[in-house]
Amino acid sequence: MLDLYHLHQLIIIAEAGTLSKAAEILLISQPALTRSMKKLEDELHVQLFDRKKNRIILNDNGELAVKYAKKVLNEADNMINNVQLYDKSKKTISIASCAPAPNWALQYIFKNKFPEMSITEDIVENNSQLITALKNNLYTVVVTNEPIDDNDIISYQLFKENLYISLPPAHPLSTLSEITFDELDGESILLLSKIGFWNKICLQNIPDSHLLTQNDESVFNELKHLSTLPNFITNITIQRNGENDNRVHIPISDQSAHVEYYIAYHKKNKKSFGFISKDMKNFDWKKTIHNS
Amino acid sequence: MLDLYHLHQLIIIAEAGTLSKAAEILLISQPALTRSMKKLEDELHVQLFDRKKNRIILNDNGELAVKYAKKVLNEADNMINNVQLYDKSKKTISIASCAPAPNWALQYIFKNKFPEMSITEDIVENNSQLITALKNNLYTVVVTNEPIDDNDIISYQLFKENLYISLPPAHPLSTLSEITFDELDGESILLLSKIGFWNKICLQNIPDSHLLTQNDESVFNELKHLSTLPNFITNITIQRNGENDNRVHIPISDQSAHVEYYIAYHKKNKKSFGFISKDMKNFDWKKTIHNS
DNA sequence: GTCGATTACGTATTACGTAACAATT
DNA sequence: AATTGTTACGTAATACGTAATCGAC
Repeated sequence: MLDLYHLHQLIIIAEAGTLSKAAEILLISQPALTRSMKKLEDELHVQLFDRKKNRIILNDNGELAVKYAKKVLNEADNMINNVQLYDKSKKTISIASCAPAPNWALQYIFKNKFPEMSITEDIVENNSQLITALKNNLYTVVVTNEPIDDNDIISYQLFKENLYISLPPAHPLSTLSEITFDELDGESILLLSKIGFWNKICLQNIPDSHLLTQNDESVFNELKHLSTLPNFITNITIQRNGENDNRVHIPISDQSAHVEYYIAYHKKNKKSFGFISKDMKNFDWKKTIHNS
Repeated sequence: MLDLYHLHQLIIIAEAGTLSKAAEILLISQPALTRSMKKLEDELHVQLFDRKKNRIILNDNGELAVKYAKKVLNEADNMINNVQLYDKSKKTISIASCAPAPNWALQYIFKNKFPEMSITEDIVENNSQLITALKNNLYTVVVTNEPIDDNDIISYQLFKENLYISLPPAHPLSTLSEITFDELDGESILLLSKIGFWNKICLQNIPDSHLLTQNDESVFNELKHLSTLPNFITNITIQRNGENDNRVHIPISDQSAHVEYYIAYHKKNKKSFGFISKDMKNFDWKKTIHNS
């Protein structure tokens, strides 16, 4: 039976040109390589090299064998990767959501319910991308901002999120009881990155605003306190991070500032994940803050 | 690095159901199998079995691994076969012809010109099959009964073959100086099998004849002498086997009883095979009889 | 003289089978 | 009691590196 290591050695020899160089690369001695290739030729019953006194050159058979060897090793790699991936997928809950808030909740909920599982989270803006990824088992659970109608998938509402603008009391707009995107457009606004579909909402509704995007959440929170720049908050982030006495929160009245999140997962997971809707009732968002 | 033998063992275990049965099939001890599978799991960093005290069962990972193992072993088999095939093809001249006579000649000619090569011969009735097979390098040289017009292929006439009927002098038709298929139709005729396109000629032109087909050429030749049955011969077989004093040879006058053979091979072989046309001139067919 | 490949040889690793054991049916 | 899988252990196969050899540049 072929030895995959011999095939690997063959490929390295083809690349290196000589046995000695290949042996250096492979961290073995030249004699060992000589013997390996003899063995391989024995196994195949085919001469792979033209041997001169102190030179060994791949012949036509050898060139062909190299091509096939790569295919075989590829297939073997493939096996390892896919089996490992499959194994890992069974030990991992992978979440993806169109916005960060659902991830905060689900991360916390799953971590407590399935402490032995590892949990990954992604943000994917597009709802249909989320669904196809769910169907392809790239994610265990996804969260969209519209209900999903699909025979294989369970989808129900998790919670609502409403957008506010947070302003310093001295800001000219701070006296309003509610506000529209149109009224905000043009303001410089502090923004957190990786906010999923909210990003598109901003670009569409306040195209003339200068958006100061910040990657790091803790830096973002510091800037919020230290600067007088307006920034977006929601009913969720207020519960999560608490109120800020130096700020005024003004609800945004546009339709697109009000979102409903829908969780979606395969029906086969109904029993395992059915508890989520109950856990989301009166959910304590403060728990979702990571203390680092 | 994976061990292909371990993959093979895994597959056998999946088929056999238990380690002990698999060990019997593989002609090794159970402990050896236990260790092999432990190694394989180590290599993959993945559990492949659910282990109970005296029972070992493939888990989901294992089932998946079996599928991939089959793919890997297939690829390895593929490598062996194709490399061996390629090697052999370089040491073999494979001939195919629409009738046996050209094979007799080419077999002899190649054997003398390239004594180190091994030579195979086939009979393929259909001309276009012959050409596609030649183009796919399944054959080195083919012989058709019509000239081939193709840019990559050299094709020229080798020789002609004319059909005769061989009759005992007492036969009612034996006085004719020439004869047609129509006149022959209905006669019982002794026939050699594996005669290529001649077979179709017979079926089309003497559909009412009873054809007594004989596989073995030497048996056929004996029957020819011992029986009084008519049998077909040609200008070639007469030269090859000599005349038979007890028989009358009457040429068949139909157009389809006269054939011209055309050899065809790749242009890249022009230099190696150019000599053939010369060798075929005044070819001594007696040489082509195999003395067994 | 240096470099590259092979051969010879002693050693270290590895892989195997037997035997003993544990647990299930 | 018979079957199945694992562990322990001594042995046999093997694969390796070092050293020596032979040619080529």
